[in-house]
Amino acid sequence: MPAAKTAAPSPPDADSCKAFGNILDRVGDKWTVMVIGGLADGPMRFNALQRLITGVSHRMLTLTLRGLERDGLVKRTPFATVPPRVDYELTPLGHSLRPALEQLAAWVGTHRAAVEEARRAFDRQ
Amino acid sequence: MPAAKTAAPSPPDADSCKAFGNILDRVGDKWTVMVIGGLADGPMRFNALQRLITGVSHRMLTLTLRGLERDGLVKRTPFATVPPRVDYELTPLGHSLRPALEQLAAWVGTHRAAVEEARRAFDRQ
DNA sequence: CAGGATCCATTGGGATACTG
DNA sequence: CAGTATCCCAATGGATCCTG
Repeated sequence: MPAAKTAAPSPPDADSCKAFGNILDRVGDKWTVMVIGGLADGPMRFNALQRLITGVSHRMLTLTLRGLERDGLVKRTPFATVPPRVDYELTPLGHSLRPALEQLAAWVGTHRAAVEEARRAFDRQ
Repeated sequence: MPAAKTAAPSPPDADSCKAFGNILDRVGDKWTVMVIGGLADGPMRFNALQRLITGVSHRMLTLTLRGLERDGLVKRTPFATVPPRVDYELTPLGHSLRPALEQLAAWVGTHRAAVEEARRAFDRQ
């Protein structure tokens, strides 16, 4: 997704398009959505998240959380105990994203069957 | 986030989680979002779309449109003219997805600066 | 013009092992 | 427990050439 170096053509959105895709790549990422969903109701520890999110690997969860932290959507709080413990929670910015994601989730819930049916129909021929 | 509601580790979401991620992978994909945005106001031809969506390659646009067609979100209409012409347009199902995507787009518009600032702050240390 | 098909570099992401 | 590092294969996606 390293966006194009396309010479700047005229359209006014050439560059907002890039910025847009940039943010969207983070925000629309599968694990990102899952993590934000998981943190919706409050802080969670790393392992709790991993157990909650079926199928995420240790590595991917780490990377996803790093990305979210970098983007200011998630706050990381390490405790100096032993064994170590780290809590993750949504920042206000992270919370502000929830309605949009929930609407998306609702759409999937409502139309998932239709999509799956369309796929079957399409594949049948 | 299968159940996105409660952090309660309810067991039975292993598989809805997968289905969910499945649809989300299509729907949250960068080019998919762009294409739906491009088709929001009516049918468009292949090349028009490619010109509109900065940075998409011929191949990726083809694949994205195929995927959307398969999922029943986009309707493909070939004309038997020469040179050939193909129109793409959103189906009702495709249109039903717009509000959700527009809300996401609105979020990006509103918070893009904040995210970029967060990134700079994070990278600075 | 639309869209296969092929080639190929790059990346993503799982598995595993190690550290504080 | 949380996080890092390494290995390594599979998928991704751009470039290019070919067809109706």
